[in-house]
Amino acid sequence: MPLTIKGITLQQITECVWEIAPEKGMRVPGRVYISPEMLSGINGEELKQVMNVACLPGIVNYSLAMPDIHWGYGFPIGGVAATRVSDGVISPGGVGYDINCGVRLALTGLNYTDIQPKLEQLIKNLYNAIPTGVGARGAISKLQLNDLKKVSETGVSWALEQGFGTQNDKECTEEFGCMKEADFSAVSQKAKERGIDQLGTLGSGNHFLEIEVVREIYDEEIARSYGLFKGQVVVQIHTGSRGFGYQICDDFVKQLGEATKKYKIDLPDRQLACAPVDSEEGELYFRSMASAANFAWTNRQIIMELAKREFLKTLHLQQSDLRFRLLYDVSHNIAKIEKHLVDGKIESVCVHRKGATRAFAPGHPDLPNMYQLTGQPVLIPGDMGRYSFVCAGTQSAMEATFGSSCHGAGRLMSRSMALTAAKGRNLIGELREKGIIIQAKGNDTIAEEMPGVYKDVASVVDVMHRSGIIRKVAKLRPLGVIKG
DNA sequence: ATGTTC
Repeated sequence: MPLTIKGITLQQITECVWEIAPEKGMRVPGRVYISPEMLSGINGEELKQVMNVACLPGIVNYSLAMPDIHWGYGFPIGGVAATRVSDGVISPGGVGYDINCGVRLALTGLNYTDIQPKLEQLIKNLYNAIPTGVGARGAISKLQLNDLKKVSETGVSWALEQGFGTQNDKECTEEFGCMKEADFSAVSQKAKERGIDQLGTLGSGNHFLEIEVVREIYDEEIARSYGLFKGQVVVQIHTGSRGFGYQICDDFVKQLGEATKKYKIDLPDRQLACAPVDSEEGELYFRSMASAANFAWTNRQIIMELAKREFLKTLHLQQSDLRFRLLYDVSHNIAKIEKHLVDGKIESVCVHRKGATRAFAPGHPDLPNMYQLTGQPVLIPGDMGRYSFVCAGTQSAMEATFGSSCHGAGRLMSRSMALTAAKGRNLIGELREKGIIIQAKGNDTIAEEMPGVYKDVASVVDVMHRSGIIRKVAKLRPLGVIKG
């Protein structure tokens, strides 16, 4: 039975896949991955954005949305769109303001009972070691402009040269921690000024560092291969490219607005500002975006290394006892040139993932050897009071979603609604009763990010799992949180 | 998300 939301008709394809037929300028159908129950939370604005994206020149297969879809700048968050490199466009709105906002998960050899007595001290020390909040700066000694250039052009390799991490960290980072297309000379002076003292800082909003425990294993075989076991202490880091990436997005939203006119691209929404992938403007954006992506991977790398050092110091452990190791680092906001099947042919496309995670299948040539048999680890954070998930990419994802999955819970309540709902409540105390210790710069941030403002990430992940896009591997429960 | 409206 078709369903209509605000005049938009959705045809049910399978249990959790809904299609919007092409109309008024749409070049491809829209496809939304969502359960019938979750459709009640959809208001139509985000579906309109799925339809708008379907109008972009060169878009192939479908304009896709994951179950954590919600309204965003131009493109919906939770959106995936691929455009042909030969005659398609690239759009900053398809990546978002926090370029390469993403997540990494580091494993330890510890059981949660090993750290329980020192958890509070550990959180305190992590909070002191890692600058948090809007405008946070100065995690490491001041960078010279030439260092920032190396960060943005070589990514994680720069951090390794500085003694921040191991070769395994690079192996276990999407794109091996560096998009080679990055070009520092394409980045504005203003972005460079904002970025130069922000490396190794967490930022604000939904960004966090959490100490977590592996609570449940769903797939024993993949979990074993990933090195996950029940009761294990792990560290999850969620942050992005800070003011550096924000400024680059801001610069190019304006510049590509001009390019849209120059190339006479007809768009249903100005926020979809774009340029042909192979134009000078499109290429400048891509090279700048790649610079911000490399900054973000390096940022997470440095924060992880700072965290590792605090673990060693606070717990008085040797590296051989801590056995700290990066499982994987994924991007949630990025555009990549990849090869995918389009109309029965392998084609080079620009995959925009905005609030979506790459989820490559076993055997994909871009994965490191250690994940060739299992598929890529897909990291999906939930909220600070409940849980997060580790999943694995599948062949179905390659065929249906350009190798992509959901990226998180998705908001239920706006920031202002959250502040009202939190009035008079002792959120720190409520979390403590659940055994979760939080240290944050501002109480407002805790309120804006409290568990109830997010959907249950388990229901989001289940849609992807039931659709065969990813396989659930493990559930993680927070023990301690640091935030901006 | 963001020197949270150059």
